[in-house]
Amino acid sequence: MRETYHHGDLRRRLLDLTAETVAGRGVSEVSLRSLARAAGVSHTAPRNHFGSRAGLLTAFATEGHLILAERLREGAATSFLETGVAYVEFASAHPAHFAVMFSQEDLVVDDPAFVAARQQTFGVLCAGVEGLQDAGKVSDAAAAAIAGWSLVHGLATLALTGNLDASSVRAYVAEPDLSALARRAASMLYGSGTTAAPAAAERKEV
Amino acid sequence: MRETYHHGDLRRRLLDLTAETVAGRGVSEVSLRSLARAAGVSHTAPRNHFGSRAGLLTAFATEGHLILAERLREGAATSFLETGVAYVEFASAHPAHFAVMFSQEDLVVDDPAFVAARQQTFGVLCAGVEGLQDAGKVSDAAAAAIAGWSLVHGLATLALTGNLDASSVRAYVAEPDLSALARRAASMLYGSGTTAAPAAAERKEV
DNA sequence: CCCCGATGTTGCCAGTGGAAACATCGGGGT
DNA sequence: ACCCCGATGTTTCCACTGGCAACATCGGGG
Repeated sequence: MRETYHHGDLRRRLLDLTAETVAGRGVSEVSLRSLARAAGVSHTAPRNHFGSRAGLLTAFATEGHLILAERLREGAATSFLETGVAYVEFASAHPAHFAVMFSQEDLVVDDPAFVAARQQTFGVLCAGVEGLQDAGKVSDAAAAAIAGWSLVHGLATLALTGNLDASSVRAYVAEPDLSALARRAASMLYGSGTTAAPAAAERKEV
Repeated sequence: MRETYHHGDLRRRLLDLTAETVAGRGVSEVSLRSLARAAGVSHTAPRNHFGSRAGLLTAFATEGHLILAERLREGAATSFLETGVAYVEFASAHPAHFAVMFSQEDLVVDDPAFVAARQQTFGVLCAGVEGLQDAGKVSDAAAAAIAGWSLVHGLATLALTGNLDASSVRAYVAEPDLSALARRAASMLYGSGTTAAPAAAERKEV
C-alpha cells in the first residue's frame, strides 16, 4: 500500500524540503543533491520526478499558484478588498512559494501545469475586477486591476524581502500585523467604493 | 595614465558585464568565472575587486540605488506622483539593477556602502510622503507611504518578471507604455489630491 | 632606488547540475 | 500464476562554479 515503490512519496518529500530550504536559506541554496541527501536517496533520484532543478522549482511554483487561487476565491467571496488582503496573507503564510512563483528565474515558464495553475490565479483576480466594473465602483477598470494587483503584490514583495523592516519607512509603520497593514493600504485605493470600515471587515480566511 | 595597473578598470567592466548578463539571461547566470572570461582575465581576478559573487552583486545593487535615488529626486521636484512614475521608469530603464537590488538573495545585506545607498532611496520616498502629509492631502501618512511605494514597486516587479504580459490581465491593458500605465494606476491612489490631469503632467525626467 | 601594496595568475579542492548505463521493484497483461 | 516492462532509484562520469592559497607583476611613494 505504499504510495510509491521505494521511498514512499519522494516527490512530496522533496517539495516539502524545498519549502523549508527556501524559507530558511533562500532559493539559491536549493540543490537537487542536498535535498536528495536530506531525503536519504541518491543524488539523481530527484531527476525521476522533476527532470531538473528548474523542473523542481516549477512544480513548487505550480503548487503555490493552486493554493493562492484557492485563497483568493475565499477572499473574493467577501469583497474585492479582501481578495487583496488574501493575496498578502498568502505571501505571509507561504513565503517560500511566493518567492519562487514570481521569480521567473530558474522556472520552466512554458510548463503546461504551471501555466494552467497561474491562469487560475489571474482568473480570480480578473473576475474580481470585473465585479467592480459591473457595479460601477470604478471608472477605469484596467487601471484599477493593475493598481490593485500591483499594490498587494508590491506590499507582499517588500515585506518578504525585508525592505519594509530595513527602511526608514519603518518609522511610519508601527503596524506589526501585515494583514491589517494590507487592509489599510488597500483601503486607500478603493476606500470610498468598496468598504466604509475596512478595519472592522469580517473575514472567513483560515 | 591607465586607470588601473593591468586591465584598465576591470571593476567597471565587470559591473557592465553583470548588467548585460542579468538583463539577458538572469542573475543566476552571473558567475565570476564567466565574467572573467568575457573580460579576458583569469578566473580569480574579480575577487580582487569584489571578494565574492555576493560582493559583486552587492556592488551592483549599490550602483542601482544611487541611480534610483537620483531619478527619484528629479521626479520629486515635480510631484509625488511623478516620484512614483520615476520609480517605475527606473525599473524599466535598468531592469538588471532593479532585479538585483531587491533580491535580498546573494547580497551582503550589511555592506556599509549598500546600506548607505539604499538609505538614500528610502529617504527620498519618505520625504515625498512627508510633503503630502504637511499639505494635508492625505489623512493616513503611513498607509499612504506604504500604499504608494507598494503600488509602484509591485507594478515594476510584475512588469519586469513578465507576469503582466503572460496573464489574462493583458486583455485589460492595451497600454504599451509602462510610464503611462504607471501614471494611470498611481493616479487612482492620489487622484483627487495630487493631480487633476495626470496624463498632462509635465516632467523633467531624461 | 627599492620596498610594498594593488592587481592579476596558477593550481587546487569541494559542491553542483546533468547525462548515461545499470539495478530493482512490482503492477498488469497474458 | 508468470513474466514483461515501465516506474523508481543507483552508480559513475563530465563540465562548471565558488573559494582559497601561493605566487607573479606592476608601479607609486618613502
